[in-house]
Amino acid sequence: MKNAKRRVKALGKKKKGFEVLETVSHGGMAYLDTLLQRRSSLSLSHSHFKQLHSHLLTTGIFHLRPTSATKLIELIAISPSAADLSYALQIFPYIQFPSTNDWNAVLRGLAQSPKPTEAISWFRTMSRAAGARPDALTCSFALKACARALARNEAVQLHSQVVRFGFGSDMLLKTTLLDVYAKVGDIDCARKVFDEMCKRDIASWNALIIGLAQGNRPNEAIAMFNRMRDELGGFKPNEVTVLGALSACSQLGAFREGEEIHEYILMEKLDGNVIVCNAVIDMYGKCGFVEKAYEVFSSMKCKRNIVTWNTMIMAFAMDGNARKALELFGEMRESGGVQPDAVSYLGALCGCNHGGLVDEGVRLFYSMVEFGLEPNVKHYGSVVDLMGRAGRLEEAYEIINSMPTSPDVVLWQTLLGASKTYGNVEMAEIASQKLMEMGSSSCGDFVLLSNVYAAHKRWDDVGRVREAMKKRDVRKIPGFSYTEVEGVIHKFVNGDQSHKKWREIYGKIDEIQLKMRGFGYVASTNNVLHDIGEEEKENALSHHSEKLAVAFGLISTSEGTPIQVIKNLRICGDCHMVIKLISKIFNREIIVRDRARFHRFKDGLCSCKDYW
DNA sequence: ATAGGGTTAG
Repeated sequence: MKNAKRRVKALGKKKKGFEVLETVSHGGMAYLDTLLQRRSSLSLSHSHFKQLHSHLLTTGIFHLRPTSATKLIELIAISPSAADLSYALQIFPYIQFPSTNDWNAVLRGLAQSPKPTEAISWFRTMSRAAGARPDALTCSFALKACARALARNEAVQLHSQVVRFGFGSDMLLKTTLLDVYAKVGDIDCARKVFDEMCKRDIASWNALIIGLAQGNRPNEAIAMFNRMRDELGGFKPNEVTVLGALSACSQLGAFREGEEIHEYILMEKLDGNVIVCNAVIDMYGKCGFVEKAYEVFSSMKCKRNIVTWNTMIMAFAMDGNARKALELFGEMRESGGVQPDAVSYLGALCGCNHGGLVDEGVRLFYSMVEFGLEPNVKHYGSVVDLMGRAGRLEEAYEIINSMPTSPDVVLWQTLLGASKTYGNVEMAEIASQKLMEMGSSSCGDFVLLSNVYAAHKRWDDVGRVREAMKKRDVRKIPGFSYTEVEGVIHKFVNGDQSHKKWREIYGKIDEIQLKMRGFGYVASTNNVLHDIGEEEKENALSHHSEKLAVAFGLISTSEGTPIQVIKNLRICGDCHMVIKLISKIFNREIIVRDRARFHRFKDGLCSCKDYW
């Protein structure tokens, strides 16, 4: 008997589900208990459950011991397979008087499954069922399901139910609620829950900071982090807190804040955690300090993982340093003992893209398949961009057509952009046709096509595009830029007049334009829709958010200080040219991180060599 | 021994 138990344990450890089952079938209840107690370390397949179930039925254990049914359900509920879950739902009716635990076990399983909405329906079924009494755990699981299903309305409903059930003062549930609100994108509600909490713990702080960082409110995330760190008698930020704060810094390009957090990490010895180190590397990379990122990467105390390598590769790629990106890509396997994955390939491809290594990139793309990895839409995006920039439009088009999955909007936009660059009307028409079929309402798509026609003086077609635009509710993604001055992040949107010093900023732009004319500058207005006058076009361009940010940097920092700008979209041709000139005329180093990469402007030149 | 938080991506 003892031996048999030991055997079950040993097999369980080795994850030999089937052998365990055999032993149990020939044993009895004692073995069964051992098995169920060790359930989390087992890996049992769907058929194992079925066998176990029939065993329970034939031996009568199922009816004699209702706990066995419960345990079976629990066992199934923690396993990730959807088939097992549906099986759990099948046997659930056999439980005569399901306890709260039984309901919860299934709810938990569903909440963790790929279909969290089913957990929400399950919760509704439970609420209606006679004799079922939801407890705090029930609510917790259901809330988690809402978070995963991004179901805001359900979360609000659940919130009121939580209060009605009398769990309104449960600390953990409040934190869960906070987290759910943050995850479904309702940061204001999350803050409200946070502010209403009379007692807070480190988690509640973390949930809010992470929620803010991931909810596009990085400024507030950093403010909360500082408040938490400095609050008297407060909680010390831990690994998870610094991750939220670092992610916010990466988004904002807030290197001073980021550096402070790095110092805090070293002081509190949080750098033994790989994930924290990865986030630090990412932060320095995204703030434009690749060397610092590499320094951290090289001197890590803990073991690097695949994400560490990928983050570093991507940091070099973003900086346009294809050589270093590819070098690391090779090194990770040789000396790092880590096999490159799909993200590593993407990083290396991205490096080739920004470094202009067309053939190398294409080769890499095909070698990926040989390596046994399936390219996803982002790899296709990268390689189409790569070919498009090199003018290999037909090839890019063929690649899109060869995709096993259906191409998305971004791919056609990339092809359209390349067609515009090379003035290829045919390809531009194909790409726009696809975009229209997909219901594009992005202003840029129409502008590009219209510009291709305009370049060929096909004015009828230009008019046709404009008509189509009117019919559709065309939206422009608002462009914005950040820049940091004396530790304060300033945000600008296109044509912004909300900044305290906007008059000075606009005055500086006028001055810049005047000076630039002396250098023979003419605004490159061909990125603007051709339905406004030339002067208006120039104005529309001259107040792009990155220009405002640079102008603000010029008036608020001393000569010689580098200006750093983070932009959410790709930099436009005119801004690129203007900033090059500014770097020469005002003798300033200007670093712009756009959606795709870093541009370092110095002495009238850019590190991207005008290839982006 | 069942409840909350985490890193890379066109």
